[in-house]
Amino acid sequence: MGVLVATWNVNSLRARLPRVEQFLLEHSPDVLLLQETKCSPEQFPSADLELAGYRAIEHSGGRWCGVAALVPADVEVHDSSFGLPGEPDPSEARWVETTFAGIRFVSVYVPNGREVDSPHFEQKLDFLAAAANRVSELAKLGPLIVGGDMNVAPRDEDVWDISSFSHSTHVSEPERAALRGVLAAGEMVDAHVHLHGDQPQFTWWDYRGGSFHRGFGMRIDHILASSGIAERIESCAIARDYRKGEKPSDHVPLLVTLSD
DNA sequence: ATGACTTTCACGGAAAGA
Repeated sequence: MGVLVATWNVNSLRARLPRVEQFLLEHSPDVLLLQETKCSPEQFPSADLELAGYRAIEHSGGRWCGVAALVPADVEVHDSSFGLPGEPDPSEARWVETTFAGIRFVSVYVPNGREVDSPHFEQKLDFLAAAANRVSELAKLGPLIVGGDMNVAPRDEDVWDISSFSHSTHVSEPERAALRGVLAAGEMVDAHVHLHGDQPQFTWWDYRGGSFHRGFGMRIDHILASSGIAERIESCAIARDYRKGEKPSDHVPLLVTLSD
C-alpha cells in the first residue's frame, strides 16, 4: 500500500481546477499539499473537489497565498491547525497542518522575498525561523512531513545557471542557511537529496521567455521527512508533464511514496 | 531590455510572483 504524498504550488486553485482534477484522477494521492490557492474561504472549490473524491483542510487568505491539504473524502484527519506560530504576517495564509496515518503533514508556502535586503526578504527569513521553531516542536511528537513551496534553491545545482543569480533571492546564503535550519530543527531529510543526491531536477520554470523549453528552472518545492520516516521514502519524482498543456501552473507537482 | 507571462480584482492597470 504505502502512502503517496504530493505537493504542488498551483498558482490559483480556481484557475488550475481542471489540472488538479486531472492530477487527482491520474495519481490518487493519499494527500495533496497545495500552495497559492489564491481564494477566499467562500471561493474555495470544495464542491468540485468533493466530486473528485477529496476533502480539503484549507487555510485561505484571499487574493494571494492560501494553502491546503486534500485528502480522500473517507479519510479521518485530526488536530488540524491553521497558521504558523510567530509568523511575520498571520493574515497571509501560508501554513496548515493536519494528522492522519500517524503522520503530521504540513503544507507551507514560504514568502518570495522579492529583493535581497528588502523588508520582504527579512520577513522571508523570519518566516523560516518561525518554521524551524514549529518543526522542532512537531518533530518531538512523531513522524512529520513538511511539503511545499520553500522559495529556496538549497544548492547551486538546484538552478539552471548559478552565474546568472548574482545578488538574487532563492539562492542567497542567508536563505539557504534558514532552510537548513528548518531541516536541522526536525532532523529532517530532503526527499530528493535523500534518494537522488545532486541529480538535477527542477520544480519551477518562469512563464516568460520560453524558460521551460530552454531548461531555465529551479528546484524550490520540497518534501521534507523527519528522521523517523526518512527510511520509509521509496521514491521521489516530479510530474513534469504538468508544466505542459492547457493553462499550466509555473510549478509542477512533486511526489513522494512512503512504505508502510 | 526597467521586458518577456499569468493571476487577481474589476473592467484598466496595478500588484505580485520568482
